[in-house]
Amino acid sequence: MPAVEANKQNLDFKKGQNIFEEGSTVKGIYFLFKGKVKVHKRWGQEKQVILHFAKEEDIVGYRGLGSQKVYPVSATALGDVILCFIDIPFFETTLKANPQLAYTLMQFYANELQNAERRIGNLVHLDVKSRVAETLLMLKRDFGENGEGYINITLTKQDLASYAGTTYETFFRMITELEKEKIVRLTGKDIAVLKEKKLEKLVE
Amino acid sequence: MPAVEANKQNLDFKKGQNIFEEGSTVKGIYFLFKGKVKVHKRWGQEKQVILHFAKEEDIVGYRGLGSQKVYPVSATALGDVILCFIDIPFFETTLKANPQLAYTLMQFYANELQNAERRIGNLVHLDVKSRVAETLLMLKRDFGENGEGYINITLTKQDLASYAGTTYETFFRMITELEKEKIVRLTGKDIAVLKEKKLEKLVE
DNA sequence: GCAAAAATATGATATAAATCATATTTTATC
DNA sequence: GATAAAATATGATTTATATCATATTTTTGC
Repeated sequence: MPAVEANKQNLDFKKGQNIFEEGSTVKGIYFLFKGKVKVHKRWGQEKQVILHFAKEEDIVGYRGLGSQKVYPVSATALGDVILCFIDIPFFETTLKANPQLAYTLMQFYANELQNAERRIGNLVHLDVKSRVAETLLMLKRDFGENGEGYINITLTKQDLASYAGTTYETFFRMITELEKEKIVRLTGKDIAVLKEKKLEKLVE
Repeated sequence: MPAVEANKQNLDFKKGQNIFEEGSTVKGIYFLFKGKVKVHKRWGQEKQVILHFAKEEDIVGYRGLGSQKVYPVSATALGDVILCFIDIPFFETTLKANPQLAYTLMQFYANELQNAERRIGNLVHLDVKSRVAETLLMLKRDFGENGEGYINITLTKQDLASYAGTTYETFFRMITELEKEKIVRLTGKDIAVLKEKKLEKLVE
């Protein structure tokens, strides 16, 4: 945090704006002060996968810190966003001056790798309905819910589908089923998880 | 490497033996001196996904270095294996004494995360035949080929299928197709890539 | 506030790949 | 070296999910 303070260089983005683009050169990482961001990867011309939804106090851009300094993903603002840019030299210096931070960061990457590989397993072994369940549980866990029980993030069904690894149509059918079974409630773009246990059972 | 030398504590494993088990407590990481290892994750009772094939001079066990000190995967020897165990306290000390190493390790994790997330995209958007192609290209790249052009690793079709994220039967059909198209040659468990370009085209 | 674009909704159809079934061959074990 | 177990091989059947098609509603930009 002191590092972030010292290197304040705030940036503003509006809904839909691109924060960084897959394939472009990595110049640093971003600390998200305000708003939500989707991190996604293109496949061919029109297909994509959403890999992560980031919220306040999250870091974005760390996927680009591999040996090749090229972003493997894009980041797009889901609403108005304020973030702080930290360039690589500064980040590297901070990290080298602070071995404890470096070790914590390594643990963070190890956790991310575990998550990604758990998702690989889910894609291989779970059906779409279960992956929809998994998606909703993740969103509830990461973003929490408001007073009325709705998850604190507004996403299009297309984005939800792109995270679950399916098409819009199939996602829609599955979440409609969950609604009929009174496991979730849908009000426009808002989603409330009514029976978390049942979602967990789907995922196993 | 000096760290590894200093902490020599060699371990031997025979084919099929478990090096560490998913769910058990992480006590350190392993440096692979000799042999090949598969890193895999269980799904339910009988299903699994293979996440990585490690070879000489690779590290295994680093997936367990997250905040929760529990292995998210198992590692199994694919033949006779010799490895060196490095316990966490020693590893942590070395890392904190050596900021350059810590930064390199971070890059290593970032690369691994990129790989894992590329695989997520492949599972969502590529058909099985293309994923089989991707699997063969990865094996050729990581393990190289011998004088006769065969890839330097011997795996069962079931293990190959578990890496490609499909069933044995479908894997078999797909690799048989590739053989009929003279893109690969199969001789028992040995696989030779005859037309790398064609495999690459399948993956895009 | 209006036109255009994007998102939602849902039915019909096609198809890739899993599952099931079973025979044969190879490998491992006592 | 015999017997059990694992791996290979392949056909038939089922099923989940993508694709296509189209109408409606909501959101966005000027």
